[in-house]
Amino acid sequence: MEAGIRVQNYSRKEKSLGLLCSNFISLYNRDGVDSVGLDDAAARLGVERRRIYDIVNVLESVGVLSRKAKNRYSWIGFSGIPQALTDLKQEALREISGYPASNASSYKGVSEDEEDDKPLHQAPGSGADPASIPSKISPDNTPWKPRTVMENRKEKSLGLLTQSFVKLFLTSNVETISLEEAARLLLGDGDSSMMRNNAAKVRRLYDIANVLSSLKLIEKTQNSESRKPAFRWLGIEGKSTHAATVPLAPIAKQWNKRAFGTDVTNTDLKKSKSIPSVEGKQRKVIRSRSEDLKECNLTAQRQLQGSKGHAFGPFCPISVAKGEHEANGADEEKALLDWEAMAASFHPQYHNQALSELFAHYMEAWKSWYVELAQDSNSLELLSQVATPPLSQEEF
DNA sequence: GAATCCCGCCAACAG
DNA sequence: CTGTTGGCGGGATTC
Repeated sequence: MEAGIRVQNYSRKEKSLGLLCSNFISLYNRDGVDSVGLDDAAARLGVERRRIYDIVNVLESVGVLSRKAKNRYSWIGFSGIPQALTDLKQEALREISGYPASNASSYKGVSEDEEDDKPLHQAPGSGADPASIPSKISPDNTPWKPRTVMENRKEKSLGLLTQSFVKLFLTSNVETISLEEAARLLLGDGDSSMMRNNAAKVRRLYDIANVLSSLKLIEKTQNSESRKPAFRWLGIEGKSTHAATVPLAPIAKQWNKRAFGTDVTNTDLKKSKSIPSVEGKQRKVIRSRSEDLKECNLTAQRQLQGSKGHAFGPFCPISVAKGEHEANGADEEKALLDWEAMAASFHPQYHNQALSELFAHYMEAWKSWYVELAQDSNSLELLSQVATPPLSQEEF
Protein backbone atom coordinates (compact mmCIF):
# COMPACT_ATOMS: atom_id res chain seq x y z
CA MET A 1 0.00 0.00 0.00
CA GLU A 2 2.01 2.90 1.19
CA ALA A 3 5.23 1.09 1.58
CA GLY A 4 8.41 2.84 0.73
CA ILE A 5 7.51 6.45 0.91
CA ARG A 6 10.93 7.74 1.39
CA VAL A 7 13.45 6.49 -0.97
CA GLN A 8 11.66 4.75 -3.72
CA ASN A 9 9.06 7.34 -4.12
CA TYR A 10 8.98 9.05 -7.36
CA SER A 11 5.98 11.13 -7.97
CA ARG A 12 5.35 12.33 -11.38
CA LYS A 13 2.93 14.92 -10.21
CA GLU A 14 5.51 16.78 -8.30
CA LYS A 15 7.25 17.55 -11.49
CA SER A 16 4.37 18.37 -13.67
CA LEU A 17 4.54 21.30 -15.94
CA GLY A 18 1.51 22.77 -14.31
CA LEU A 19 3.09 22.81 -10.93
CA LEU A 20 6.30 24.12 -12.29
CA CYS A 21 4.38 26.84 -14.01
CA SER A 22 2.70 27.83 -10.81
CA ASN A 23 6.03 28.11 -9.16
CA PHE A 24 7.40 30.01 -12.05
CA ILE A 25 4.64 32.52 -11.84
CA SER A 26 4.71 32.98 -8.14
CA LEU A 27 8.39 33.44 -8.39
CA TYR A 28 8.31 36.17 -10.96
CA ASN A 29 4.97 37.67 -10.48
CA ARG A 30 5.50 39.58 -7.33
CA ASP A 31 9.05 40.40 -7.24
CA GLY A 32 9.16 43.60 -9.02
CA VAL A 33 10.77 41.68 -11.74
CA ASP A 34 10.42 42.82 -15.24
CA SER A 35 12.93 40.56 -16.74
CA VAL A 36 13.23 36.85 -16.64
CA GLY A 37 16.36 34.96 -17.35
CA LEU A 38 15.98 31.43 -18.48
CA ASP A 39 19.05 30.27 -16.68
CA ASP A 40 17.95 31.94 -13.57
CA ALA A 41 14.52 30.44 -13.78
CA ALA A 42 15.86 26.99 -14.38
CA ALA A 43 18.22 27.27 -11.48
CA ARG A 44 15.70 28.69 -9.09
CA LEU A 45 13.07 26.24 -9.96
CA GLY A 46 15.50 23.44 -9.95
CA VAL A 47 14.65 22.05 -13.32
CA GLU A 48 16.27 21.62 -16.65
CA ARG A 49 16.40 24.38 -19.13
CA ARG A 50 14.23 22.43 -21.44
CA ARG A 51 11.25 22.65 -19.17
CA ILE A 52 11.53 26.37 -18.89
CA TYR A 53 11.23 26.64 -22.62
CA ASP A 54 7.99 24.80 -22.54
CA ILE A 55 6.49 27.07 -19.97
CA VAL A 56 7.82 30.23 -21.41
CA ASN A 57 6.55 29.42 -24.82
CA VAL A 58 3.00 28.96 -23.80
CA LEU A 59 3.09 31.87 -21.40
CA GLU A 60 4.27 34.07 -24.16
CA SER A 61 1.42 32.94 -26.31
CA VAL A 62 -0.95 34.24 -23.75
CA GLY A 63 0.75 37.52 -23.17
CA VAL A 64 2.30 36.91 -19.83
CA LEU A 65 5.78 37.10 -21.16
CA SER A 66 7.50 38.64 -24.07
CA ARG A 67 10.69 37.55 -25.60
CA LYS A 68 13.21 40.25 -25.33
CA ALA A 69 16.40 38.61 -26.29
CA LYS A 70 18.21 35.46 -26.20
CA ASN A 71 17.91 33.95 -22.86
CA ARG A 72 15.83 36.85 -21.79
CA TYR A 73 12.17 37.50 -21.49
CA SER A 74 10.37 40.45 -20.11
CA TRP A 75 7.67 39.86 -17.64
CA ILE A 76 4.33 41.27 -18.54
CA GLY A 77 2.19 39.60 -15.99
CA PHE A 78 -1.43 38.71 -15.98
CA SER A 79 -2.30 42.12 -17.15
CA GLY A 80 -1.14 41.08 -20.53
CA ILE A 81 -3.61 38.28 -20.84
CA PRO A 82 -6.75 40.23 -21.68
CA GLN A 83 -5.13 41.99 -24.54
CA ALA A 84 -3.59 38.84 -25.83
CA LEU A 85 -6.87 37.04 -25.72
CA THR A 86 -8.65 39.82 -27.44
CA ASP A 87 -6.13 39.81 -30.20
CA LEU A 88 -6.28 36.10 -30.46
CA LYS A 89 -10.00 36.11 -30.76
CA GLN A 90 -9.91 38.80 -33.34
CA GLU A 91 -7.39 36.90 -35.30
CA ALA A 92 -9.35 33.73 -34.98
CA LEU A 93 -12.53 35.31 -36.23
CA ARG A 94 -10.68 36.74 -39.12
CA GLU A 95 -9.34 33.38 -40.00
CA ILE A 96 -12.67 31.74 -39.75
CA SER A 97 -14.07 34.05 -42.32
CA GLY A 98 -11.84 32.17 -44.60
CA TYR A 99 -9.60 34.50 -46.39
CA PRO A 100 -7.27 32.67 -48.57
CA ALA A 101 -7.53 35.65 -50.79
CA SER A 102 -4.46 37.42 -51.77
CA ASN A 103 -1.84 37.21 -49.19
CA ALA A 104 -2.48 40.74 -48.29
CA SER A 105 -1.71 40.03 -44.71
CA SER A 106 -1.98 43.00 -42.48
CA TYR A 107 1.75 42.96 -42.54
CA LYS A 108 2.04 44.74 -39.34
CA GLY A 109 -0.83 45.35 -37.10
CA VAL A 110 -0.87 48.69 -35.52
CA SER A 111 -0.17 47.95 -31.96
CA GLU A 112 -1.82 44.71 -31.13
CA ASP A 113 -0.24 41.40 -31.20
CA GLU A 114 2.27 41.56 -28.51
CA GLU A 115 4.03 38.36 -29.10
CA ASP A 116 4.97 36.29 -32.07
CA ASP A 117 6.78 37.74 -34.98
CA LYS A 118 10.41 37.83 -34.64
CA PRO A 119 11.68 41.16 -35.70
CA LEU A 120 14.66 39.52 -37.18
CA HIS A 121 13.04 37.10 -39.48
CA GLN A 122 15.97 36.92 -41.78
CA ALA A 123 15.78 34.99 -44.94
CA PRO A 124 17.68 31.91 -44.10
CA GLY A 125 19.92 30.46 -46.68
CA SER A 126 19.50 31.73 -50.16
CA GLY A 127 17.01 34.24 -49.11
CA ALA A 128 15.06 33.81 -52.29
CA ASP A 129 12.24 33.06 -50.04
CA PRO A 130 9.43 35.53 -49.80
CA ALA A 131 8.31 36.21 -46.34
CA SER A 132 5.29 34.05 -46.24
CA ILE A 133 4.58 34.59 -42.65
CA PRO A 134 3.04 31.46 -41.33
CA SER A 135 1.90 32.87 -38.10
CA LYS A 136 -1.45 31.28 -38.36
CA ILE A 137 -3.26 28.33 -39.57
CA SER A 138 -3.89 28.72 -43.17
CA PRO A 139 -7.52 29.17 -44.05
CA ASP A 140 -8.17 26.17 -46.09
CA ASN A 141 -7.01 26.53 -49.56
CA THR A 142 -3.41 26.96 -50.37
CA PRO A 143 -1.49 24.03 -49.07
CA TRP A 144 0.57 26.68 -47.57
CA LYS A 145 3.92 25.43 -48.17
CA PRO A 146 6.52 25.37 -45.48
CA ARG A 147 9.21 27.00 -47.47
CA THR A 148 12.05 26.82 -45.13
CA VAL A 149 12.92 24.33 -42.58
CA MET A 150 12.69 27.08 -40.11
CA GLU A 151 9.16 27.89 -41.02
CA ASN A 152 8.36 24.30 -40.90
CA ARG A 153 9.71 24.05 -37.46
CA LYS A 154 7.93 27.10 -36.28
CA GLU A 155 4.80 25.68 -37.62
CA LYS A 156 4.74 23.07 -34.99
CA SER A 157 5.87 25.24 -32.19
CA LEU A 158 4.31 24.92 -28.84
CA GLY A 159 3.52 28.57 -28.91
CA LEU A 160 1.51 28.41 -32.06
CA LEU A 161 -0.25 25.33 -30.92
CA THR A 162 -1.15 27.13 -27.76
CA GLN A 163 -2.63 30.03 -29.62
CA SER A 164 -4.59 27.74 -31.83
CA PHE A 165 -5.85 25.90 -28.86
CA VAL A 166 -6.97 29.07 -27.19
CA LYS A 167 -8.59 30.36 -30.32
CA LEU A 168 -10.52 27.21 -30.43
CA PHE A 169 -12.08 28.07 -27.14
CA LEU A 170 -12.63 31.67 -27.98
CA THR A 171 -14.53 30.92 -31.09
CA SER A 172 -16.27 27.71 -30.37
CA ASN A 173 -19.45 27.82 -28.43
CA VAL A 174 -19.03 24.49 -26.84
CA GLU A 175 -17.98 24.75 -23.27
CA THR A 176 -15.75 21.78 -23.12
CA ILE A 177 -13.26 20.38 -25.50
CA SER A 178 -11.32 17.23 -25.21
CA LEU A 179 -7.76 17.15 -26.26
CA GLU A 180 -8.53 14.64 -28.92
CA GLU A 181 -11.03 16.95 -30.46
CA ALA A 182 -8.65 19.80 -30.23
CA ALA A 183 -5.93 17.81 -31.84
CA ARG A 184 -8.26 16.82 -34.58
CA LEU A 185 -9.41 20.32 -35.20
CA LEU A 186 -6.00 21.78 -35.06
CA LEU A 187 -4.71 19.20 -37.40
CA GLY A 188 -7.21 19.55 -40.10
CA ASP A 189 -6.91 23.16 -40.76
CA GLY A 190 -8.70 23.04 -43.98
CA ASP A 191 -8.24 20.04 -46.10
CA SER A 192 -4.63 19.59 -46.66
CA SER A 193 -3.14 18.08 -43.66
CA MET A 194 -0.16 15.98 -43.54
CA MET A 195 0.16 15.65 -39.90
CA ARG A 196 -0.54 12.08 -39.31
CA ASN A 197 0.68 11.91 -35.86
CA ASN A 198 -2.26 12.77 -33.79
CA ALA A 199 -0.89 11.16 -30.72
CA ALA A 200 2.09 13.43 -30.80
CA LYS A 201 -0.13 16.44 -31.02
CA VAL A 202 -2.19 15.30 -28.15
CA ARG A 203 0.88 14.89 -26.10
CA ARG A 204 1.77 18.49 -26.74
CA LEU A 205 -1.72 19.52 -25.97
CA TYR A 206 -1.40 17.94 -22.61
CA ASP A 207 1.60 20.05 -21.92
CA ILE A 208 -0.21 23.17 -22.93
CA ALA A 209 -3.30 22.29 -21.01
CA ASN A 210 -1.26 21.90 -17.90
CA VAL A 211 0.21 25.32 -18.14
CA LEU A 212 -3.06 26.91 -19.08
CA SER A 213 -4.71 25.24 -16.17
CA SER A 214 -2.05 26.65 -14.02
CA LEU A 215 -3.05 30.08 -15.17
CA LYS A 216 -6.61 29.17 -14.59
CA LEU A 217 -7.55 29.99 -18.08
CA ILE A 218 -8.95 26.57 -18.46
CA GLU A 219 -9.98 23.83 -16.17
CA LYS A 220 -10.16 20.16 -16.46
CA THR A 221 -13.52 18.56 -16.36
CA GLN A 222 -15.52 15.97 -18.08
CA ASN A 223 -17.87 16.16 -20.85
CA SER A 224 -21.37 16.38 -19.55
CA GLU A 225 -22.29 12.77 -19.46
CA SER A 226 -19.58 11.39 -21.60
CA ARG A 227 -17.49 11.15 -18.55
CA LYS A 228 -14.65 11.75 -20.89
CA PRO A 229 -12.03 14.17 -19.72
CA ALA A 230 -12.17 17.52 -21.35
CA PHE A 231 -11.27 21.11 -20.71
CA ARG A 232 -13.44 24.05 -20.03
CA TRP A 233 -12.53 27.59 -20.77
CA LEU A 234 -12.47 29.83 -17.77
CA GLY A 235 -11.03 32.92 -19.28
CA ILE A 236 -10.32 36.03 -17.39
CA GLU A 237 -11.35 35.94 -13.83
CA GLY A 238 -13.88 33.26 -14.17
CA LYS A 239 -15.83 35.53 -16.36
CA SER A 240 -16.68 34.06 -19.67
CA THR A 241 -16.26 35.86 -22.91
CA HIS A 242 -14.23 38.79 -21.94
CA ALA A 243 -15.47 42.18 -22.78
CA ALA A 244 -13.81 44.20 -25.42
CA THR A 245 -12.32 46.42 -22.84
CA VAL A 246 -9.99 44.90 -20.42
CA PRO A 247 -12.23 43.83 -17.64
CA LEU A 248 -9.69 43.16 -15.05
CA ALA A 249 -7.58 45.97 -13.86
CA PRO A 250 -8.55 47.17 -10.44
CA ILE A 251 -6.38 44.83 -8.59
CA ALA A 252 -4.04 43.43 -11.09
CA LYS A 253 -2.08 46.49 -11.36
CA GLN A 254 0.49 46.84 -8.74
CA TRP A 255 3.39 44.69 -9.57
CA ASN A 256 5.71 47.22 -8.30
CA LYS A 257 6.25 45.55 -5.10
CA ARG A 258 9.42 44.50 -3.69
CA ALA A 259 8.73 41.33 -1.93
CA PHE A 260 11.91 39.74 -0.94
CA GLY A 261 13.18 36.76 -2.65
CA THR A 262 10.68 34.13 -2.06
CA ASP A 263 12.47 31.21 -3.33
CA VAL A 264 10.32 28.63 -4.85
CA THR A 265 12.59 25.88 -5.66
CA ASN A 266 11.48 22.69 -7.08
CA THR A 267 14.10 20.27 -6.10
CA ASP A 268 14.33 17.70 -8.71
CA LEU A 269 14.66 14.35 -7.21
CA LYS A 270 15.86 12.51 -10.12
CA LYS A 271 14.37 9.19 -10.43
CA SER A 272 17.39 7.04 -10.58
CA LYS A 273 16.37 5.88 -13.96
CA SER A 274 15.17 2.40 -14.28
CA ILE A 275 18.32 1.33 -15.92
CA PRO A 276 20.37 -0.71 -13.50
CA SER A 277 23.88 0.25 -14.11
CA VAL A 278 24.44 2.05 -17.33
CA GLU A 279 25.30 5.57 -16.79
CA GLY A 280 28.00 6.48 -19.20
CA LYS A 281 25.88 9.31 -20.39
CA GLN A 282 24.96 11.63 -17.68
CA ARG A 283 25.17 14.55 -19.97
CA LYS A 284 26.08 17.65 -18.19
CA VAL A 285 23.54 17.65 -15.53
CA ILE A 286 24.73 20.20 -13.14
CA ARG A 287 22.39 19.02 -10.53
CA SER A 288 23.92 18.46 -7.22
CA ARG A 289 23.02 14.94 -6.58
CA SER A 290 19.54 13.99 -5.74
CA GLU A 291 18.76 15.54 -2.51
CA ASP A 292 16.52 13.41 -0.50
CA LEU A 293 14.89 16.54 0.50
CA LYS A 294 11.32 15.72 0.41
CA GLU A 295 9.11 18.64 0.08
CA CYS A 296 7.75 19.97 3.23
CA ASN A 297 4.36 21.32 2.78
CA LEU A 298 3.93 24.33 4.82
CA THR A 299 0.68 25.72 5.76
CA ALA A 300 0.67 28.67 3.57
CA GLN A 301 -1.55 31.49 4.44
CA ARG A 302 -0.51 35.00 3.93
CA GLN A 303 0.71 35.75 0.48
CA LEU A 304 -1.63 37.45 -1.81
CA GLN A 305 -1.42 40.54 0.27
CA GLY A 306 -0.51 42.42 -2.81
CA SER A 307 -3.29 40.72 -4.62
CA LYS A 308 -3.09 40.58 -8.27
CA GLY A 309 -6.36 39.25 -9.27
CA HIS A 310 -5.32 35.88 -10.33
CA ALA A 311 -4.63 32.75 -8.57
CA PHE A 312 -3.01 29.83 -10.07
CA GLY A 313 -2.93 26.31 -9.14
CA PRO A 314 -2.35 23.04 -10.71
CA PHE A 315 -5.15 21.11 -12.08
CA CYS A 316 -7.30 20.52 -9.17
CA PRO A 317 -9.72 18.31 -10.91
CA ILE A 318 -12.96 18.63 -9.18
CA SER A 319 -12.71 16.04 -6.60
CA VAL A 320 -15.43 13.70 -7.45
CA ALA A 321 -15.94 10.12 -6.69
CA LYS A 322 -12.71 8.56 -5.72
CA GLY A 323 -13.88 7.62 -2.33
CA GLU A 324 -13.35 9.80 0.66
CA HIS A 325 -9.68 10.05 0.45
CA GLU A 326 -9.75 13.36 2.12
CA ALA A 327 -6.45 14.29 3.60
CA ASN A 328 -5.24 17.81 3.19
CA GLY A 329 -7.36 20.84 3.22
CA ALA A 330 -7.07 21.48 6.87
CA ASP A 331 -6.70 25.12 7.51
CA GLU A 332 -9.39 26.45 5.36
CA GLU A 333 -10.50 29.14 7.63
CA LYS A 334 -7.09 30.60 7.53
CA ALA A 335 -7.01 31.08 3.83
CA LEU A 336 -10.52 32.28 3.96
CA LEU A 337 -9.34 35.48 5.41
CA ASP A 338 -7.13 36.09 2.51
CA TRP A 339 -9.88 35.20 0.24
CA GLU A 340 -12.14 37.76 1.75
CA ALA A 341 -9.54 40.40 1.52
CA MET A 342 -9.06 39.63 -2.06
CA ALA A 343 -12.71 39.30 -2.77
CA ALA A 344 -13.08 42.85 -1.66
CA SER A 345 -10.83 43.90 -4.42
CA PHE A 346 -12.76 41.98 -6.92
CA HIS A 347 -15.74 43.29 -8.62
CA PRO A 348 -18.76 42.46 -6.58
CA GLN A 349 -20.33 41.14 -9.64
CA TYR A 350 -19.75 37.54 -10.10
CA HIS A 351 -20.83 35.86 -6.97
CA ASN A 352 -21.19 32.45 -8.25
CA GLN A 353 -20.13 29.18 -6.93
CA ALA A 354 -17.13 29.90 -9.00
CA LEU A 355 -15.78 31.54 -5.94
CA SER A 356 -15.71 28.27 -4.18
CA GLU A 357 -13.69 26.79 -6.90
CA LEU A 358 -11.35 29.69 -6.95
CA PHE A 359 -10.90 29.20 -3.32
CA ALA A 360 -9.87 25.67 -3.88
CA HIS A 361 -7.37 26.84 -6.39
CA TYR A 362 -5.80 29.13 -3.93
CA MET A 363 -5.41 26.37 -1.49
CA GLU A 364 -3.63 24.37 -4.06
CA ALA A 365 -1.48 27.24 -5.01
CA TRP A 366 -0.39 27.87 -1.50
CA LYS A 367 0.74 24.38 -1.19
CA SER A 368 2.80 24.36 -4.26
CA TRP A 369 4.40 27.64 -3.52
CA TYR A 370 5.83 26.57 -0.32
CA VAL A 371 6.90 23.24 -1.44
CA GLU A 372 10.50 23.38 -0.70
CA LEU A 373 12.98 25.83 0.44
CA ALA A 374 16.06 26.50 -1.44
CA GLN A 375 19.03 24.98 0.12
CA ASP A 376 21.52 27.54 -0.92
CA SER A 377 19.05 30.31 -0.88
CA ASN A 378 19.86 33.33 1.06
CA SER A 379 16.32 34.27 1.56
CA LEU A 380 15.28 31.81 4.12
CA GLU A 381 14.94 34.63 6.45
CA LEU A 382 11.69 35.70 5.11
CA LEU A 383 10.31 32.28 4.70
CA SER A 384 11.12 31.28 8.17
CA GLN A 385 9.13 34.06 9.55
CA VAL A 386 6.33 33.74 7.21
CA ALA A 387 5.87 30.10 6.85
CA THR A 388 5.13 27.74 9.57
CA PRO A 389 7.63 25.09 10.37
CA PRO A 390 7.43 22.09 8.19
CA LEU A 391 4.92 19.59 9.19
CA SER A 392 6.02 16.09 9.15
CA GLN A 393 5.15 15.23 5.70
CA GLU A 394 6.20 11.72 6.03
CA GLU A 395 2.99 9.92 6.20
CA PHE A 396 4.16 7.07 8.14
C1' DG B 1 -5.47 -1.16 -20.63
C1' DA B 2 -5.93 3.56 -21.51
C1' DA B 3 -4.98 8.22 -20.46
C1' DT B 4 -1.31 11.29 -19.04
C1' DC B 5 2.75 13.46 -19.89
C1' DC B 6 7.99 13.57 -18.10
C1' DC B 7 12.54 13.13 -19.77
C1' DG B 8 16.03 14.32 -22.44
C1' DC B 9 18.12 13.11 -27.13
C1' DC B 10 19.49 15.64 -30.66
C1' DA B 11 18.31 18.64 -34.77
C1' DA B 12 17.61 23.42 -36.17
C1' DC B 13 19.10 27.96 -35.04
C1' DA B 14 21.99 31.81 -33.57
C1' DG B 15 26.54 33.82 -32.79
C1' DC C 1 32.69 25.62 -33.61
C1' DT C 2 29.94 26.50 -29.15
C1' DG C 3 25.68 27.70 -27.11
C1' DT C 4 20.38 28.22 -27.51
C1' DT C 5 15.99 26.70 -28.57
C1' DG C 6 12.72 23.44 -28.60
C1' DG C 7 10.56 19.31 -31.73
C1' DC C 8 9.54 14.81 -30.76
C1' DG C 9 8.36 10.43 -29.07
C1' DG C 10 9.87 6.51 -25.91
C1' DG C 11 8.16 4.77 -22.15
C1' DA C 12 7.18 5.52 -17.06
C1' DT C 13 3.10 6.85 -14.23
C1' DT C 14 -1.54 7.32 -13.23
C1' DC C 15 -5.98 6.52 -13.71
